[in-house]
Amino acid sequence: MQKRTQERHRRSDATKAAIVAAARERFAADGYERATIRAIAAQARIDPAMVMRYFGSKEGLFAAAAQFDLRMPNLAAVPRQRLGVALVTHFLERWEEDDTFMALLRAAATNEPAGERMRAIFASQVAPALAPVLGTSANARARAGLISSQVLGLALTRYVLRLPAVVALQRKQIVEQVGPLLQALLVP
Amino acid sequence: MQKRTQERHRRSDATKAAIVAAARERFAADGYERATIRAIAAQARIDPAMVMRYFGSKEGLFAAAAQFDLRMPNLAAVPRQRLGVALVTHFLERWEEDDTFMALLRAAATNEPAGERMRAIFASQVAPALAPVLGTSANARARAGLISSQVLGLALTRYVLRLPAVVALQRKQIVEQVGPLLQALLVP
DNA sequence: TCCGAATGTCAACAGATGTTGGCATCCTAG
DNA sequence: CTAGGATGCCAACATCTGTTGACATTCGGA
Repeated sequence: MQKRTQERHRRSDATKAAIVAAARERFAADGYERATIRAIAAQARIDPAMVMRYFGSKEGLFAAAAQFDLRMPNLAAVPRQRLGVALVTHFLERWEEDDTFMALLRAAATNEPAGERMRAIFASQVAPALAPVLGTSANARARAGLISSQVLGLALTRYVLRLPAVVALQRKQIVEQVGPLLQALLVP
Repeated sequence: MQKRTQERHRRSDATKAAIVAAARERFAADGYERATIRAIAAQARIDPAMVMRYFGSKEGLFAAAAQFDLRMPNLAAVPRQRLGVALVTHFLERWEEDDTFMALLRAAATNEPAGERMRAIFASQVAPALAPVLGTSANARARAGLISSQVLGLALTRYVLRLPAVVALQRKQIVEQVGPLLQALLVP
């Protein structure tokens, strides 16, 4: 057996993972303040004190649970004509894979650290990925912002507010309709 | 002097108004759960018990404070070419007039009754206003949904998440860039 | 096998929150 | 002028929240 200090599976890793998974679900469903540590612990079938031991505080737990990688594709490798469609498709898929993003979005509406995390994701993941396409023109930043606005509006109305008219849309419909709009912002 | 029962100003009307105004500010800034009755009462310079007397409960207060009329213009009277621009302009103005809408949006992310209210506004104000333009075609509902998605995305990123790239935009820039996108959804 | 660390449970605390009832004060109708 | 309702404040309640510390149990290396 290997030494612990050299990255062997600890038994607590499973517990931590269970807590994080439960946290994501609760945060995604209830938002930051209504997702209580007790509820999260109950769903993970452990004691609330464990959460404190492993994550220090509720905010620490959220920080761990809200780590999210958008896995932005390399847009330079996408045919110019299909950039818009590719973008919407990617976001829809990535969001529905797990509920980390929904947890982040719901929490960001009322919790400042969560909002900060959201802004960080824009700055460190979205903007750099769009840069090769938007170039360094004066309004590149503006267009990147509007693309995010568009895309987050979709997430908000479909998964958070659940506007029936948006929920009813098929994925294909969204791609067909929103794709060209993003395209117009990407390649004017 | 007139009888009270026949709609003369009661002294409590001023108090109620002060409470509602303070409630809107707190709900807009903090969301539903973090906006406490005590904080609202303190801002209105009255006792928390007054809130209960006049609005019954926190949810009752929110229901009163979150009443919002988008004052949608008659789009049939707008030149076809300018529909998109007219829409963005109207929303931007209406949002920034008072913070009722921000209170609603923030709260709707984590509070179910607030979400329901949001859906009701879509159904009773947005959809009917768009109907004369979108007609009754099969995908009219879909396009109405996507218009809302677009517009709410703007409100979310600019006022709630405060993405720097979106906050930095001038009103004119937004109108010029988003107007044509809405136009494409309104008159394909 | 045995000891110390890791893991987990339990009970409790302090503070905040929505809410309630009692009591003082003000205004106004009769 | 005066009684009764409207208006307001105060103190308290039950509950929930994040958080803490003490204690039990389990595990792994010597």
